[in-house]
Parts: sequence; structure tokens; C-alpha cells
Amino acid sequence: MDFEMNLDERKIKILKAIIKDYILTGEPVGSRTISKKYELGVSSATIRNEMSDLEEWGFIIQPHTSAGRIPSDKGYRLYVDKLMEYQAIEDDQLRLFERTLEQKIDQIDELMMEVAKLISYFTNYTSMVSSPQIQKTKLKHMQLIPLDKRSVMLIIVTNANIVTNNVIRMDVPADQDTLNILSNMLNESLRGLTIEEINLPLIQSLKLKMGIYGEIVNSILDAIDHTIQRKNTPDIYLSGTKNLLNFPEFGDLVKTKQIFHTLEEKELLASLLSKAANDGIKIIIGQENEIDEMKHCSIITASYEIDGKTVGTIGVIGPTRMEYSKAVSILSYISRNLDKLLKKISDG
Amino acid sequence: MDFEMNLDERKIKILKAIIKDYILTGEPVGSRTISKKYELGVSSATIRNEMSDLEEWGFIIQPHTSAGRIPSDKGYRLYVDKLMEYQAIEDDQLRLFERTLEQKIDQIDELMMEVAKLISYFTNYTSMVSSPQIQKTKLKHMQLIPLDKRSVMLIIVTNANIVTNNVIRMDVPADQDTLNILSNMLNESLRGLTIEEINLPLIQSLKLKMGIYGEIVNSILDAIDHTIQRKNTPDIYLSGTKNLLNFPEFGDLVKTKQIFHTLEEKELLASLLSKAANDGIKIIIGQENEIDEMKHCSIITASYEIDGKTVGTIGVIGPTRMEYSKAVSILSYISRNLDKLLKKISDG
DNA sequence: AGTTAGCACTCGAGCTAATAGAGTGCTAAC
DNA sequence: GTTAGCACTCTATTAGCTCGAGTGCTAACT
Repeated sequence: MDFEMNLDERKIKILKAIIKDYILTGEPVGSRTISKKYELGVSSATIRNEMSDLEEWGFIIQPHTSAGRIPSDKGYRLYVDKLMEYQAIEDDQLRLFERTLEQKIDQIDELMMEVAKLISYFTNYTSMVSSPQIQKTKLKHMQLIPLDKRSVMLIIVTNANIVTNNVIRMDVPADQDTLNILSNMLNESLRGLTIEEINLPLIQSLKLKMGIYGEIVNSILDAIDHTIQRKNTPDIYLSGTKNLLNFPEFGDLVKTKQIFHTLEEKELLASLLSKAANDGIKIIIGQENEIDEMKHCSIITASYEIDGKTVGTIGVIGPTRMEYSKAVSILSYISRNLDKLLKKISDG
Repeated sequence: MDFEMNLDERKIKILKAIIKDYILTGEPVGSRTISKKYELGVSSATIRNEMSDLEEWGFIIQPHTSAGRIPSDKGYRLYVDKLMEYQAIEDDQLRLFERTLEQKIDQIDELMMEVAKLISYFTNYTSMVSSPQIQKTKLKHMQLIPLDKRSVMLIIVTNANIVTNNVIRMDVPADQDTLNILSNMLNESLRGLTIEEINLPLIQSLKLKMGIYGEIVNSILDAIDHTIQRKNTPDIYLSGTKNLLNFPEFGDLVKTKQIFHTLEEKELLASLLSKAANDGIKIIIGQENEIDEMKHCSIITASYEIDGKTVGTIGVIGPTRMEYSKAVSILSYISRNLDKLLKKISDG
């Protein structure tokens, strides 16, 4: 028995060949295929011996006796960690992305959806995009608008011109002028802060400052708080869910239905994406996935920033037989350039 | 040959039995099944004779010689037009809907998504919901907010507290006070009008009225116009796309992929739904569908109103073998009560 | 005239057996 | 250490077969 694991260069080459070929074709890869298609200068018999070792060490799997080998999750893991060559994003994709950048998109939700579409179009996988976490963006302007006698709308504009609104039910009626004064005071005190920076001491001092408006301020601060709570789970945009159906591994409708079900659980996806935050590129392969229904998928996520702060995540879902290097390069490129797109919204 | 089409009561009963059974089981229905399961007081041989007529007239189809009959699109059409019995919405569904009504939902997009989820949950089909057309809703409040030296944000609040926002690039800088005055003037002139009522003569008279602010007003009215243009295609919310995979008729992955593809084309769905506007309940069966990829589906849509005006549409997509009466009753109930939900957003 | 029992006929679903071929592991020679 | 050769294994495909559901037609019955 060969208990010592000695991954020499030739074994690496063979493993890479198996993974590449299997990602390309989806069919188990045999020793003859490798010796013919990939120039290793050795015969299929030698390769068979090497493959036997690779299988013993768990990097590849034989679906049945008379079939070739397919990579295991462990094999893919080694591949993405050490073996994979990063590739540049393709020129035409670059151009298409630039063109999108030139388009006039003035709503953040449209932009997010457009980004999701681009990712799924570029990768041929299902894409996910989470909108910027509002807590980490800075307050730019607040405005109170009278709706009727007892209710007021609070509009909050942040950093990248993300607009949220909130109806506040007032105990005390307030007229337009009062609301304008209040809006000004709020702006003076809070502008430039991120929403998560608005804490209890700050709120107390605000109440004192507001003097006669104290009681109204209460409701308003509640509303701000409510905004934070509600927006704790960011909006999730999906695109290209149909792409999963392209892959024979999703021919089993029962399993595939479960995946589609998961994709509709936006909270689940939100937590999945938020875990990836701050990590740059993160790759989850098959069984590594925490969500049971996703254990036959791989997920790649990439976080993106506004003003140097990580505020959201983009990602793709595909079969474990995923074109990791391609997907990584695309996600990495888009995540690095997403802040430009977001800034463009601000420019009006 | 029997060229005269004489649809007597017994034939109707048999046709109804075939459709009911096929909707239930998805299997072709034989004459013996009908004579045993549905009490018609005649033998299978008699039913065979009648079925032969029904087939000749195109209401049912025999997939192959030794199979039972399945309804044709024409058969379903007759069924939904004349034969179908409307059924009351189930009690537990009613309760669940009421409970949703009690929940605090203060954003229109959340509400729309919630409604879509309810519909797909109730019907087990894929649901579509289009957000209220902003053009037909009335202006409640407009507010200009300064962002930076050269740009201003226009917030428009309409009827059901639907909020839209728009960044305006100004040629002339404008300070907070000017913007407040302008906001007030705009509100006085335009409040209560629907957006589509804001036409050229009105705009002209506004410009005169605004006097010294004339040049600024231009940009603002452009922005309003832009809002109308952009929001011409309403937002579409989908839920339960995975439900399609429940039905054996969508086992063919190639066709199903096409349907999923169509479901991602929001513009297409928007036009599909908008065509249904003003029509109350509308049923599109199989081949009747204009979209090729949808010719194996049936679609039911129902329009909904705000303040007596039709502003949007809800609907379901399923196999032609759809539980029409159930789906119709659910859509009809929800569409009739949707305005209550929308009003609740207004109440804060 | 309408209904029904009886029966031959058709055709798909599902089972079995046979075959072809891809790929392996092992052995012996290089 | 490498490789040619070969027996062996297992799947996928095909062909042939049977079974049974369902039909249409005919002849008898009411």
C-alpha cells in the first residue's frame, strides 16, 4: 500500500487534465483520452497507474468500474486552491461591460438587475447580486414630506443616491413648515454618518437639541430605526436561473426543483451572500455547502465596495463541474468595477 | 357522416368528466373510467360513441390509437367559457390572505412580492404580478431635494404612497429655499392629477406661472416626463417558477428551458400582462398564446384597480391542464381585494 | 333508434436477452 | 519505471416479446 501521498508534477498534470476535460465535456475521462489529447509523453497504461493513486487519495472518483474518472469535491478544491490558472476577462465581455457603464441607469435596482444579467450572460451560470447594505452607506439627505393629517413620509438619501422611504404615523399633527425645519435639523446633525453609526447616545442628544419638537422626533427616529431593521436583509437580484437547466447534472428534476426552491428563498440567499462579505473571492464546492439542497452545486461569491467599504456581494451558482477560472475572473473584474457603476448613479 | 354538431347534455357531461379527470390525473381518460367514476347511467360502449363525436368536433384528442382521450385547447376553451363551475375560495386561503392583510408591509415592492407568493402558494402555479402603473395614479406630493451643486433629486409620491425618485442635473444651481418654493408651486398646480394628465398645454401654463424659476422648471418637467417614460413598463414580480417542474408536461427540459427563458424577459411579461388590463379575468389557452414558447401553457390574468381605475394585473402560468376554476376564483378574489392592501400602505 | 355486450385489433409501456464498446487492472516484457 | 497485451467488468443500446388498456365495429337487445 502506498500510504505516502506524493503529488509529483506529472500527477498534477494528469489531475489538471482530468478536471479540464470533465469541465468541458461532462463525461468521465479515460486514460486513453488523456494520453491522446494532452501531451504528457507517456502511454495510457502509465496514466492508469497514476490515476489509481489519485483515486486512492480521493481527488478523483470512478462512477463505475468500466468508466473513466471524474473529479471529486476534494479534487476541485485542490484545483481552485493551487492548480487553477487565472485567466483574463475576454475582450468582448470587457467591451460589453464598458458599454453598460455608459448607459444611463438611474435607479439602483435597475443597475443591480443589469449587473446580474451581465454576470449570468458572461458565465452561463445563475447569478446573484445583493444590493449595497444601507447601514454602511452614508446619509446624504433626509426629508420629511406631509402626506395627510396624521402621516408623514421620511425620505432618506444615502451615498450612492440610494433612496429609501418610510411612512411615519404621527401622534401630533405637523405642518409643512415644521417638517422643513425638522428636516434641516436632522440633516445638520446626521449628514455624513453611516446609518449604523446612529446609536442611542446620539439619539438622546438629538432629542434635547430638538427642544419643542421632541415628541415628533421620537416617531422619526423610530422610523429611521425601522428602516435599518427592515433593510438588514438586502435585496437579492437573480438572473439566468434557466441556465442551470443547460447542464445534464440537473436533469434530475426532483433535485433541481429543490435548488429552484432555494433560489426563491431570498433570506437564505441573503445570508449565504453576506457570509461571503469581506472575503473577496470565495468558492464553495459541492458538499462544502451548508445548504443541503445546494450540495450538488458550486457557488462563487465576490464582495464589492463603496468608498472602500465592503457593502455587498455578487456571485454565481453552477454545477460543481464549473468553469472556476472563468467565473472567478469575471466576478473579480465586475466586483472591482461595480463601484464605478454605482457612482454613476450619483452623477445623475 | 354527422356534420351537424349537436352538443346535447350527455355529451357535455362526458366532456366535463374527461376534462375534470384529465386535470386531476394527467392521464388520458378512457371510456370505462368515465362510466365507472362518473354516474352517467350508460355503458362504456355508449360513451365511446359519444367520445367519437366529441373527437370529430375537435374537443378532445386521442394521443394514439390505444389510449384514452385528452381535452384539446378547443375543449378547454368551451369548458372555461360555458361549462366550468366557479368555486368559492377555500376558507384557509381566505384566512391566510386576511392575515397577510393585517401584516405591516410598508413598501409597495414588498407587498407585490408577497401577493405573488400568496398566489403561487394558493394555486401551485407560477404567479405574475405587475406593479400599479404610475401614470394612472394620482400625484400626492412632489419634493425637490438638493444633492450637490449641480444635481437635485425629485421625489414623487402618488396615490398609494408609491414613491419614485429621479436625479435631475441642473444647468443653474438652486439652493434649498428655492427648491422648497418650487416644490410648493408644483404641488399646488399638479396635486391630484394623474401623471398621464400632465400634458403640453398644462406645462406651458406652468412655465408662465413660475416666472423667474422658468428655466429650472424645464429640467424638472423633463424629469417628470422621464419618470413617465421609464415607468411605462411596470415592475414584474414572479413567484413559484419552480412549480412548473411539478407537472409531467414540463418534463421535456428543452421546452421548459424556453419557458423559463421567457419568464426572465420582464418586458415580454409586462406587455403580456398589460394586454390583459381592463378585461377583468382573461384566460389564454395553449395555442391561443401569442408567445411561441408559451403555446404549451395556459395563462390566466386578472386586472386590479386603485380608486376605480385599472392600474395593474395579476396572473398565473401553468400547463394547459390547469385547474381553471380554482385559479380563476383565487385570482378574482385577490384582484378584487388588492386595493385594500394597497390602501394599507398609505395608512402607514 | 338508441343502447350494450362481445370481440378483434392497435399500440405503447415495460421486461428480458443479446451485443457493442469503453475503460480498467494486472501481468509480463522492455 | 514504462508499456503492450489481454481478460474482465459494467453500461448503454437495441431488438424482441408480452401485457394490458382502450378503441371501433358488429350484432343483438329493448
